[in-house]
Amino acid sequence: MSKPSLPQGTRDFNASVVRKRNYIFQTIRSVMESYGFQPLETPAMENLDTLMGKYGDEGDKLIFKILNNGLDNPAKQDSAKLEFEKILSGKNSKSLTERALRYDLTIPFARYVAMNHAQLTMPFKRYQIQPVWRADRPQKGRYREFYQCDADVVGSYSLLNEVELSNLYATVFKQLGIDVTIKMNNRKILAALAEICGGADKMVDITVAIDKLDKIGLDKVKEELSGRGLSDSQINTIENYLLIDGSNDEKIASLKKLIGENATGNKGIEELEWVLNYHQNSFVANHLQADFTLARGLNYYTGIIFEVKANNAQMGSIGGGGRYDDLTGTFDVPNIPGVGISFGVDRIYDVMEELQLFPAEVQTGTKVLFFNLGDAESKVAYSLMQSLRDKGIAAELFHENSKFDKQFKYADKKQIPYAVIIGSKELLENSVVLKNLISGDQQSLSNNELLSFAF
RNA sequence: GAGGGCAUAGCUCAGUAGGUUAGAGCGACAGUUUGUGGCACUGUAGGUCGUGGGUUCGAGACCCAUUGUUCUCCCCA
Repeated sequence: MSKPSLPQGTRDFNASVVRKRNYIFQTIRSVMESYGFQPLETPAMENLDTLMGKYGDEGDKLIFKILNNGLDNPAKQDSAKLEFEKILSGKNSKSLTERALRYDLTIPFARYVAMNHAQLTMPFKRYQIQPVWRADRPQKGRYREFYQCDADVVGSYSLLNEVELSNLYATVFKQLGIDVTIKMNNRKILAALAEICGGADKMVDITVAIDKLDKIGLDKVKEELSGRGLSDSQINTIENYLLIDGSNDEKIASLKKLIGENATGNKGIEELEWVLNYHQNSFVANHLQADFTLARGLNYYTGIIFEVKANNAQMGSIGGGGRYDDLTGTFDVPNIPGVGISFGVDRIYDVMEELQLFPAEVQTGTKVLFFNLGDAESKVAYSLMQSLRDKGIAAELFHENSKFDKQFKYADKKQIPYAVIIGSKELLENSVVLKNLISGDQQSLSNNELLSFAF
């Protein structure tokens, strides 16, 4: 047996990391629950048919496929070989791979809604926190297995959903202690820009280019637009659009001038203003920023789009989302619109680590270590320990009668803050020595006093 | 899908122009006379230098291949 190792792009999480991650998950979960979202979990694997063709050509390649079982059945060997030829020529073969690992949470959710829409109470609000898998080449901050954390409302056109979701973002990050800017734009505004610049068919080219603005800068975006066949005057219009600056009100005023009479554009602006105004007297308003350079790569968005950035950290977006018209059309259930957001848990973790935002109490595991100083002594210790455990206090009894030295070192390494020492003397007196391992102070307590001690 | 870097003890790494028995720190374990830890000191264990070829009198070092890993681009979270 060679050295054990992890599959590429996967990670083990040790106790300390799991505790911190759970802190993030629990914060998000509790806020989502308080907004009336319901949990949903779907299987790690889906039928390949469910996933193929939903993520574009690039995405399809990154789906982890699962090899069918039983291919070594001698009766099937000839057909298996034949089918394998298909795979080699880039096609899929249902008789070789019928299933695949979940690539994101949105398509499984859409599949779920398509299967159950008749039973669901609309609007249906669900949240989902589960791992997804991609056969991507891993690099910094990108893994083959990672968690997504989504909340969606489907079956409603109301902008109140956008208001709630932006509020949800602001609440979660406030609770986590991360100062954020929630950027908002509207795909209708981008659509209007495309119409003004010579045609709705240019919409995808324009949004893909604009989406890169942060990364590559204005000049490169102009180059890219030119490469995609836009004229100088069209690019000039887009440049003017991208340069719009100022407060939210000032930006909207400038945009209105640029958009003019365009109906789609004005609808987009109106929606944006509606959401912004709704938050007017709330703490959310301080975090909301109209940002017309926000595009989002995904093309299924049709209305308001979001992206969240941490203000005090060098980090890309830590959340994003938006409105889409037709979640389940691909599963032959039309007319179910929705709006959703997602949290980038790994990045949130990195930001919180960088800014040291994890509360210290997230780390504590065992609170009390009972020393083991012999059979009779440890029996008393064991029963006292169980009483503490019943009260919800995490406690351990050292596994064998060892020297003090060893038992102290164990407590030290596990960062256990209290030691309870019961030796022959204490055994006779029905008492214990309780030692605070951080301060070094110790006191003698009766057994009953120990049980009512405030750890 | 395209292109770089790295691979030596459990971990982090050093190994100078190829030259005897491959090193350090941390960690682990044991001890410094068994009821008070973190420190310090002493000692012990642990490596066929990722794998397979090649060059050479001689390879951890140079060349080729292979596997793993990491980073960048594409794309995305």
